[in-house]
Amino acid sequence: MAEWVLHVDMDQFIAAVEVLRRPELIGRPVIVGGRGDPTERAVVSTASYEARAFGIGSGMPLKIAARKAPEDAVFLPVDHAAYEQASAEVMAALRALPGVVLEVIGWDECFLGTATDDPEGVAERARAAVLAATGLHCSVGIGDNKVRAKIATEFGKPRGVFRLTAENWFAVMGEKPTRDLWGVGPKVQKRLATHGIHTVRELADAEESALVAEFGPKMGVWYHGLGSGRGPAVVDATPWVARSHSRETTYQQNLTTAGQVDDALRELAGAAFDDCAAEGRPVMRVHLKVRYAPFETKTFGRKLLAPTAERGEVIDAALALGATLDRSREVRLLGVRAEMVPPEGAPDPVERTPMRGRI
DNA sequence: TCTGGGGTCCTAGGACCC
DNA sequence: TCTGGGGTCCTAGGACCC
Repeated sequence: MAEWVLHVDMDQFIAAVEVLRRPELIGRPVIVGGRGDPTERAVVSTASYEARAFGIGSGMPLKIAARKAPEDAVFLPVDHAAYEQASAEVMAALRALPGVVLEVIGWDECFLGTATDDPEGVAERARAAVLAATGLHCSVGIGDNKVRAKIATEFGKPRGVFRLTAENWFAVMGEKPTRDLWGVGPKVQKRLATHGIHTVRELADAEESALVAEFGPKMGVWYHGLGSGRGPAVVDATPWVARSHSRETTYQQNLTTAGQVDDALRELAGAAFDDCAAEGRPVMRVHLKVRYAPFETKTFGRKLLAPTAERGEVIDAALALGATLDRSREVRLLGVRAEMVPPEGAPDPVERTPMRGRI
């Protein structure tokens, strides 16, 4: 029997959870984001397929979405607890399938590793199990590694299954833009284009040395392999361990005084520390993120702490970093990230694959 | 026209040490 | 006037994903 990687991805997950508990919304454009108030500074988390038909999509400012939305559209606030609950039910249903190893990679997606001669059969059983347990629909990508399985899912959506392997990789993906590859964003797409690389096949055919010169020893090799659909194939059920926690807030009114900024930093740093403490993990570093008005984001700095900093020390470190902010500018967003001491037995960083966390 | 909040990992370059 | 090479630690910033 052959080893397969299946990628399970929920269809319009957040919107589907909301519609499931409000059957009267079936068939209506549903937009979930922020506090559900389209006049506020916030973005769309998920839009239902009905809303997508009007050009509304994830990441779009709610104000823009409101302009595009028809009269009967519904704006709803984000309800993390509800999605976490639904996510846990989905994962439990999949974990109960016979002969599968499950690796969670997000709220609404996971990899399944399985040995079978009928991967489509496993995929359909996975879809049926999720639907029966939760009433939610999903799509499944089948691959001979994680990269191909993940990309395959897009061709299966919605409510479908698609297989992508070394055999059909170039037939399916060869002429697609590099941006369609998982891990290639707009910046990398542009840098590739300066080397005359526009399509997946051109990436596969490129000189690896040229990519290493452009992107460095790890990412250069990684991108080159991505062109051929190469990637890791091991599905790892080890529970994910967070390396850091952060709290950030976009303020409806920009912060203008040092006092406002300090109050915000105390609150955010305290909350970030508490998230780490809830796991019993000591905090090691503090990072600051600031977005000045109108829209310039900076990762501001970081400060090394003793590896067992107290709550007050973490807050003081954040305040010290905050003191170096440009006081002449208004602040739209502040974020404090608390980096934790790695747990015993954590994998050595150099042994991790470059895209771990994304894969 | 207005752009969230939560994460991970990589690279470049300076400081410092031997 | 010409100023090594390698390693580690740290900061700063960039890119991407859900």
